[in-house]
Amino acid sequence: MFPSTTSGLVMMNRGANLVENHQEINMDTTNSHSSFNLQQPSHLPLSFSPFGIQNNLTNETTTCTVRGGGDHTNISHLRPPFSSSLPQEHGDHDHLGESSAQRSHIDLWASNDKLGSASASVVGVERMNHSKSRTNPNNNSLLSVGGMRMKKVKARRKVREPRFCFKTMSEVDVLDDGYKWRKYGQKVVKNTQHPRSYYRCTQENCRVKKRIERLAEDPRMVITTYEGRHVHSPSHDDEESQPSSSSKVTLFW
DNA sequence: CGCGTTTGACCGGCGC
DNA sequence: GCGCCGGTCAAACGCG
Repeated sequence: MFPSTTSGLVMMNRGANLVENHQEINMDTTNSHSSFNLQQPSHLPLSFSPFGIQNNLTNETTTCTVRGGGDHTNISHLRPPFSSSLPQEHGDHDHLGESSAQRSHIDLWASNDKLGSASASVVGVERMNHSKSRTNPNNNSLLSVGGMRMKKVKARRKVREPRFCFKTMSEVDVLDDGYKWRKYGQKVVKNTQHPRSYYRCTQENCRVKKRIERLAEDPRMVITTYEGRHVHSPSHDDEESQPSSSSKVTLFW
């Protein structure tokens, strides 16, 4: 399902912005030893699971230290390794106008909003109208009657799992985040020319989902939206997913 | 044969 | 109430 991971690289712009629910955090990476802070709002019980930035507490500041130097900066303590699958052939990047192997860009934001709305908005997350998401526990397990097709109507979740979104400049849609995903749907959303793909974690009892779509304004940008939390480790072996000094996410600033 | 993808249909939320 | 739209389902299909 995943395209073969050829590099294990995540590449970011110099000075990439972390965006978390209307909050924009500038990442000053001018020094070889840089750091950025994530001020987590109290209403966001999120965990940056794809990157292993675990902070489910409120009003805490999670500091991620970026160490390394030069153009290749390693974030060695993030796990699991978050690796894109960028083609390594230089020619593949030519049409981008700039080599994505040299420059890429990730924005992060998060939300526990009701519905996903990974719209074309580059910065921030739309606050969905939560007041309308009334939870009705009795409205479950209905069967469609008289339809052309008898299908189980599962209790649709009225309350969404915490969501975690980020934007990546990549030629490949599906980023290798260490988990195994199964595609269960694809939809062309309005005002976009690129379809949105829906993936579910293949692990049993794990209900994590993710959506992948390309930014309308900039098709080079891939918006990945995670929903829910994994109840298991990445499918990779631990020693693979546990970054060591030699296996890690590499960032280009 | 098992697993993953594709794709059209269905369902529910939401705005008007 | 109606229609639009996003999200999900599941049969069909493809591939190893």
